[in-house]
Amino acid sequence: MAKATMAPAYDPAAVEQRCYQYWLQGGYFRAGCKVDQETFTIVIPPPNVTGSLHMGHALNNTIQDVLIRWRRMQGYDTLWVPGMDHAGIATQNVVEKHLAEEGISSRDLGREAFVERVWEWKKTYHARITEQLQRLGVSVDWSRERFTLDEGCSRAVRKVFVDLYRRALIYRGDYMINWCPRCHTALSDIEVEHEDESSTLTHIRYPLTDGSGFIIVATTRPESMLGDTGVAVHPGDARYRDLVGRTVILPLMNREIPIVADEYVDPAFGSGAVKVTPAHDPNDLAIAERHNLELITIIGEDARMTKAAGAYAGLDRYACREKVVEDLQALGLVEKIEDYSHALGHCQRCRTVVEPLISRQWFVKMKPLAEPALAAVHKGDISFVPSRFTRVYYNWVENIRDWCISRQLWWGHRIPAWYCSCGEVIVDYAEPAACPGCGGTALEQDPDVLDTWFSSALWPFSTLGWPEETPDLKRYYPTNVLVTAYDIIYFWVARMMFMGIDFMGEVPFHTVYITGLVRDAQGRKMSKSLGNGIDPLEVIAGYGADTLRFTLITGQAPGNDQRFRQENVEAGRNFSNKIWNASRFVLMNLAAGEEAAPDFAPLNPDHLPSDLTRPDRWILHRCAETTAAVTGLLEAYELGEAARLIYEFLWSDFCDWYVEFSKYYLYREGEAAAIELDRRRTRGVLVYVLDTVMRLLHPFMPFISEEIWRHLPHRESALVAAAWPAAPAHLSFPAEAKEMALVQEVIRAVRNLRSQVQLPPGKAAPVILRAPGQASAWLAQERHQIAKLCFAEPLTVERAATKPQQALTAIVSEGVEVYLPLAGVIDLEAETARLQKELAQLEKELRQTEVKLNSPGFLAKAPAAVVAKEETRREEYRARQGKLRERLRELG
RNA sequence: GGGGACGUGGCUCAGGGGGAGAGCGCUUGACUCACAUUCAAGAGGUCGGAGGUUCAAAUCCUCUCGUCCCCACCA
Repeated sequence: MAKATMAPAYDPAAVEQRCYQYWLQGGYFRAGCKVDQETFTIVIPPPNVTGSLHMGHALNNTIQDVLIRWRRMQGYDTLWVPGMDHAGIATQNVVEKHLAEEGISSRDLGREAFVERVWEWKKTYHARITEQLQRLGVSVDWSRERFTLDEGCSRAVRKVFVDLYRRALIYRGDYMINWCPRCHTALSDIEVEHEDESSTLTHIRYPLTDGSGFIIVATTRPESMLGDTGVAVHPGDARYRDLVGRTVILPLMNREIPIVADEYVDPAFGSGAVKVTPAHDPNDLAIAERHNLELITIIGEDARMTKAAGAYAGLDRYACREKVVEDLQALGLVEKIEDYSHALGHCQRCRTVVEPLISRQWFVKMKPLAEPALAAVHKGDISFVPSRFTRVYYNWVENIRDWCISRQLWWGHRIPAWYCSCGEVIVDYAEPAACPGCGGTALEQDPDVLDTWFSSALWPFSTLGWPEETPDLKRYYPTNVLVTAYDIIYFWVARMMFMGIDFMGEVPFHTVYITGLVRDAQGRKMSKSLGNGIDPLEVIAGYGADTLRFTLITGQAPGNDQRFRQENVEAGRNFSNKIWNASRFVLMNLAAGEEAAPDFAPLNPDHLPSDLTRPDRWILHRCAETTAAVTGLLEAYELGEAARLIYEFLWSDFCDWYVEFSKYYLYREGEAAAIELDRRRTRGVLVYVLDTVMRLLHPFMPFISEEIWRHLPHRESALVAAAWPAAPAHLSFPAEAKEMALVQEVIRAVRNLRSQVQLPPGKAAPVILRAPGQASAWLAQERHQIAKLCFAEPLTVERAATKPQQALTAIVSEGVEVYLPLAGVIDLEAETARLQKELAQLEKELRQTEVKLNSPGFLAKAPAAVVAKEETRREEYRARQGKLRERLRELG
């Protein structure tokens, strides 16, 4: 399996497709193979079959994949259920638009033929989305894939509908609903999006019937006056007290309508009198119900005026508005027209202004379903990450209203209700043979379909086989975590909770991880109409799936929006390149010859070699530290932070330092047996660390890590199924970590001094280190590393080395003095100035520390560890101060 | 009218009670045997403003200014 040579650059395109097939063929994504293990389950938020996946999907699925891959490596029996949503209204709209381009109207086509066409569409986009998901690398269990409109899900929908109906939680009736005149269907409240629009407030004079004057009403919808059946004023409004109970003649219609008093009216707004149009405004309807006012429907489902609008019948609502105002003006009944801005409801899918209409629809009674779901969150059975979304959820659920679920569409779950000519309504799981009332067989099924979110609400259990008591349902419900963006908490998350708790008796998931939205580089929402969307597939094609995944994950903080920027993608690409080359370095050094297979096992952490060097112990320490931190961050759903830690460890610690340290042992010359020992040990550490990093990295960047893994010498067959690393306590070497920190500090100091005089790297220069006590021993032991990494030749490390006069100086930790003796090259004045500046800065910090340590409050109340740290800092500063002063004296 | 988020180096953003970080950009130097998709050194911020809590505030609280989002049937 392992190969010695790796291409000089990582080519994602060559690796990814093959790698995904390798995982599929190995059956690694399939759940149920670890029957004795705890389960970890996620159901995918089913993408709509309307089109292709966007960046939000890429983020969302990457997060889920990270969690699933991580838990799988931890040994859980993981199940990630894939599937898609039929997306009723959205898909119907898209297909209709598509057909319209061919000159075909869905009405001409007829229901059956149209639905057939939508299934064809579904087939195409199902394949496309599947391809996209696979390209992204999702480790879903394809054998369990579901579709909201498949047989099982449909059975679940019917079961829930019928059962809720029988419990009187689903009812049918004539109520005011939101109607989209373009989609020609009812909508639920949350499918209506309110947007402020500039409009006008028209003040109209309604003549009193007795001819004694006018009452003025203000409206944003003058055309609706044609359906007015009353005028309302506030009962306490002195201006109108005498008018209550009298009548006005409705202009244009010449209908006599009453003036009523109602608390709803705000006397401070407009004229303080409201025209009442009960059939076209929910508030007016409420007023009408309180005062027994008539309902007159003057706007139809096509947003045109009905016959009841008399002379205006047939006019579009906006054309009618103009005409009504014109006619009123001609009659001298318009008092004034003011500019006015107010919120108008728009159809979520087509942006058309919705029309409130009274219509016969099906509804779900929500309160009884919502209460247990509210309690579940209060009790902590479900928690939101980040927790602030709990309040968003409460806010909606506490004020929940009944849900209009019927849609006048063709694409979706047909409502399981049949009507008999005798008036009987039959709601049942399957089509009834005959009417139980009259025995008639001429039954007609309700032509409407259900809101697409009705089936989505059942997703966590319908996908596991419900209503059958399947083994999957028993084993994997409830699921562990739901990952979704904040924009569908109401549409989906809350409703899943309602249905899950009600029908399963248990919450559908324990954690709801809320993501933000992926925006464009300017912070705008990515949208088709703006044309600013970035296709995830294009990024994958250009940079690889791992780069896309890493970019999205690191750009993300739970619940916060992120901007998708090209620069970040490039940073991700660079990281991929770094990973690849670090691995190449390790692999190249394992092989005995160019084509030979590597024969070095990684170091066994349970049997550490006794000759581990200080750099070895340091990198093992950092590796264990990183492993523990990454695991902790994943447990806290801090995926972005976890990925950043891996990045930092791999790039800064491993590549920038350890790989450089390792070169000394790999390439040094000397006695053969000793060299062989050095090399063997170093290779062991290199492989161990690389191996561990690949495991840590795998959930985030599965392709490149799997590909590198393929080249590593190991026994486990595939990284996807390898064990998540532990951070054993015996790999903790805090002392060596501290000692190496000093070595690094010294190297940095020398490099800094060299750059002061623009010494090019590679050009050797002498370095003298004066170090007290133990520090001197550590540095002496690492002299080869220091010499190599800062081109020190010769390097002197002594407790009391002779101080050179002509030298650049740096004072670092532990009282270590660093000298770069360069007789003749140094501008002593500049050097003195530089040191003085440094001293001034140091003394400033020293004073701050001393102020703290002189404060009785600090000494009495701060934790001992903090005080001790501050004391150490003071000693450190004082030591440096002394040495700097001394050096300045020497320089004169 | 409610609710929430954000305001941190030039840009985009992490972080979050004990002397601030990253990526990109910028300056300087290097084609050093894994990588120029790189390496090394550096400049750059009183963490929006005011007050409070605390021994200690960028971090918690209150107010304030500014940006944005969600919910809401004032015509």
